[in-house]
Amino acid sequence: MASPPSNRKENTKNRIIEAAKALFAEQGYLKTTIADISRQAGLSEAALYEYFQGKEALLLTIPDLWVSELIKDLERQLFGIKGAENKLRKYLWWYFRRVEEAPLDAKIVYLFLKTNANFMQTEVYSNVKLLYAYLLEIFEEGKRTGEMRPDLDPRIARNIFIGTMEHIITLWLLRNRAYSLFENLEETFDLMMGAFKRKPTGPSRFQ
Amino acid sequence: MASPPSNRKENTKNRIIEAAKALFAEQGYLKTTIADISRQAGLSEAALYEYFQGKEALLLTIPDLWVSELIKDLERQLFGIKGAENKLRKYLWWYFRRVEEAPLDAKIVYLFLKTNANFMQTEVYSNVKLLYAYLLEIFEEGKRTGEMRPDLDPRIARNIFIGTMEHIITLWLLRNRAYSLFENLEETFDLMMGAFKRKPTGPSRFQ
DNA sequence: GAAATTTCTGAATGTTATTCGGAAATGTAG
DNA sequence: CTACATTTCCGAATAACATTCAGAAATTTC
Repeated sequence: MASPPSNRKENTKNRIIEAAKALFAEQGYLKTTIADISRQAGLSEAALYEYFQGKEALLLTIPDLWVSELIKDLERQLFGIKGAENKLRKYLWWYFRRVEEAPLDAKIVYLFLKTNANFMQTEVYSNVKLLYAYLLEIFEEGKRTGEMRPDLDPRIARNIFIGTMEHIITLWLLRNRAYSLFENLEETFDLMMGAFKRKPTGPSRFQ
Repeated sequence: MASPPSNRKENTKNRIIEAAKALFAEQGYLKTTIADISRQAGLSEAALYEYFQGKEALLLTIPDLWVSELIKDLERQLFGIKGAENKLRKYLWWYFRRVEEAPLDAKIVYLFLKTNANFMQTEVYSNVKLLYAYLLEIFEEGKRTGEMRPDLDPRIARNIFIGTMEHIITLWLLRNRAYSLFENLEETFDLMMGAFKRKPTGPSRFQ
């Protein structure tokens, strides 16, 4: 019963998800009908309800899968990287690359999810929190090792970091990804780091 | 015909807007029905269509009014303030205060608007752009006067500034405004400014 | 106070999401 | 291969909405 998740079933489910993802991302949640999705997936509207509880559950499934995957990947990516700044850099480049590779998922997460009245209660949200909690740890490490300013508040630094990230991504999505997400990324990163890093006490001053 | 916008009509229109604002902000756009809105406003569903083309037009009217008002106020607020840092500080505090005063409008702008497939084509969007264009000018002024780093890219600085602002506001809205928006604002501002401002060349170095 | 205009309403209409009853397809066991 | 059980599917209801329509009530105009 639980063991072999019959390939047939899995396949159909995936077809539905892919169809929904494309349509939601293209026309928005409201303008996409169940009829649209089931037609694109090649089955009847009624059949779709064998796989998902309803339209909203279907919407939530998409980012749920994506973010779960991200969580699994994140630790692996950061493993073995030394230093808070290097970790932050890796985090940013890694995340942007994942967004560029899965723009439909990103669009649903960034443009449609927050709309949802009970977004805060979803599985997705708690996974997003995990993704962001990692940043807190990195800033704390940076303070401990002296790489970051001793008076840095990790939550504030995280707000700046995430806020900037999300803003760049949202703009890019709203503008239909007409340019590369990585444009000016180096400069943006350096500018933020300038705020976080400990000021090098010039060799001669203060001693 | 165009001159006296009969008070009766204006009043009803406002009642509808207030009802819609409260309901959208509380239950979200999807779960709010025209029946809900018209009941709360004290008229029939059909009558509502005398005032608005439809549900979506009604949604867009709300931020449209709010953002237009902000635009009108912004210049007045910044008038007479000297220096880029002082202007940025005023901008941030002014904007947060306006958000705190009109959290329902803010919620609609931040959580429901971007969902809209043709948000980019709306009046609201071009007004939001105006609001943000102001920041560019301020950063440019800062560079000219030497208050900001000479190598600062104003668009990047603006991304960081707006991204941080929007992130703090969005979190606050999603958490039902359970705390003050101004918590840690001073520290956040200072941290960002640290990135933007020109490094003070210590009195003795370089001469 | 009658005619014109504005503002309103109850009853259609049309679109969608969702459910229901059972048919077709697939799998299982003898 | 055949009978039976299970899975997967569909066409036809049902129900919840947004929106429109035809005309009634209220208000304004002259």
